[in-house]
Amino acid sequence: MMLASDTRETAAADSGTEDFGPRQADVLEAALTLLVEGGDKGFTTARLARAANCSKESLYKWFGDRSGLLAAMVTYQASKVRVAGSLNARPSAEEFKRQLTDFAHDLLTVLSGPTSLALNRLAIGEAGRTDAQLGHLLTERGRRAIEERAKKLLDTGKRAGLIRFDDREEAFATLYGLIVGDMHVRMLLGETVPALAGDAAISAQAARAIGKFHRLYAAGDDMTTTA
Amino acid sequence: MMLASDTRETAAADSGTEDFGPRQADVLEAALTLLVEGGDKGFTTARLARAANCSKESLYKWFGDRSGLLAAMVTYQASKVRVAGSLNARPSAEEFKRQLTDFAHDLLTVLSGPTSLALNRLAIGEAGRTDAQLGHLLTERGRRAIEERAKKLLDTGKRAGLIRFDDREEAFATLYGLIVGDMHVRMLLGETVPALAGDAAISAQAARAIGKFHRLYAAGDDMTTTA
DNA sequence: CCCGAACCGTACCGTACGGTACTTGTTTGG
DNA sequence: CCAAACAAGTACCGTACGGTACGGTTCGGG
Repeated sequence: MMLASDTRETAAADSGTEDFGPRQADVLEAALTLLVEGGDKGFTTARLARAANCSKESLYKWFGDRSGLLAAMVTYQASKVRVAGSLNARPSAEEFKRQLTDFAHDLLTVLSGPTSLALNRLAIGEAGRTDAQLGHLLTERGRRAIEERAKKLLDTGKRAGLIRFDDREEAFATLYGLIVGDMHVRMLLGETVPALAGDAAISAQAARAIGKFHRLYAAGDDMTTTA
Repeated sequence: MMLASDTRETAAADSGTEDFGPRQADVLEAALTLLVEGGDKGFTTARLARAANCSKESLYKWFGDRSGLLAAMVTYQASKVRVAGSLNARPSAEEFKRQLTDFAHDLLTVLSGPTSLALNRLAIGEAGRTDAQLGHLLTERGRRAIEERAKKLLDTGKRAGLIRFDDREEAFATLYGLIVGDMHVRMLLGETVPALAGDAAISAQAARAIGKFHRLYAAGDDMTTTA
């Protein structure tokens, strides 16, 4: 129910950052819960009003519109998953690999989370019409953070002489592809992916992916250490 | 719900053999067109009836239900993309690489096609509720073919001594991840992915992915050719 | 003590959808 | 040539949604 009222000041990162009073946060929390267990079909203003103990009129006063409400849900959820990886400017090889593996683990955990899946389903469903305003918002708010973290990680590895690449974009794309593969789409389609069932499986998948990435991008020739 | 036991005497109940008389095929074609340019929002029985010059009653008689109609659309579309790669039992290294690249090219072309995107969006939107019957159908009808072709390809390469792997599933997953990455989800979200804009870009992406795959799975030690 | 703002609960409106029923051609086979 | 089947077109029904309006209630400030 309540995550203790956020005393966040200076949350300003780049753009947007409306901080949603505590009442609105509660409503958005209820909205996400409703969306997770009902899909966009089960998510309606009347139901949300009942679930959040507020009136529909207030919903429209606060968020203006249904799409405004959805947008608010996206930014609200994105503001919750702000993760910060501990960075070491000059990591050892093992340390770096560990950081990469942690990144992969976090990425898989986030992507397989029910809230992420529900929001992505919603945005994808809406992407057919209205030119994907919500999809853009989702990629902007959700993916950007991940991409930033990964690229910082890659730069660190390159500076430390541990990995080698020319195109950082391409390296990131490869890393992402190796970690996630088609599992994201399969989960979005409702399948249960065995490689992501439980934390142990996720860790195994992360380790496998990072092993391959290392064999592709390692600066040295220690690629014989494959499991 | 029920598949009606009505006058339908064709035994196409279970799997495969979707013959769909020519009239039904036309209707399904119109349905796909409508879905592509309207999304699931713009796709309604009344609109389809008007677009296909048929009556709603006929729609319900032929497909039983809205979900039945959607399922028919999926299987119909799947029956159209039946691709057959020319297989060579004992290809040379270059020939094999070419086959892999062709596969990657075809995969990217199919995934970025508007019909595929629309159907995937539909199934994903429906996956929130109703336990993803349509999603399963889509993976079964659509992905299976691709997976079969790829695995046959991998086996061929292994038999020819060109690539080496223990787990075929894992090798396929890696191949898929290297080719597609997160571009599928991004397209589903409505983004325009530059790496897939036009056939030349797709070919370049395919070649890049297969290059990496080869560096990971080549049987020889020619992996020193890193760029 | 009162006033006004905020807000909950509910009722309401227009619309649009899925699904059904009926009427009117049009085919088809005996 | 006729009757039975089939299908187009339309009208219709129940429902459910997005969005709005209204009465009652709380709460903080003057």
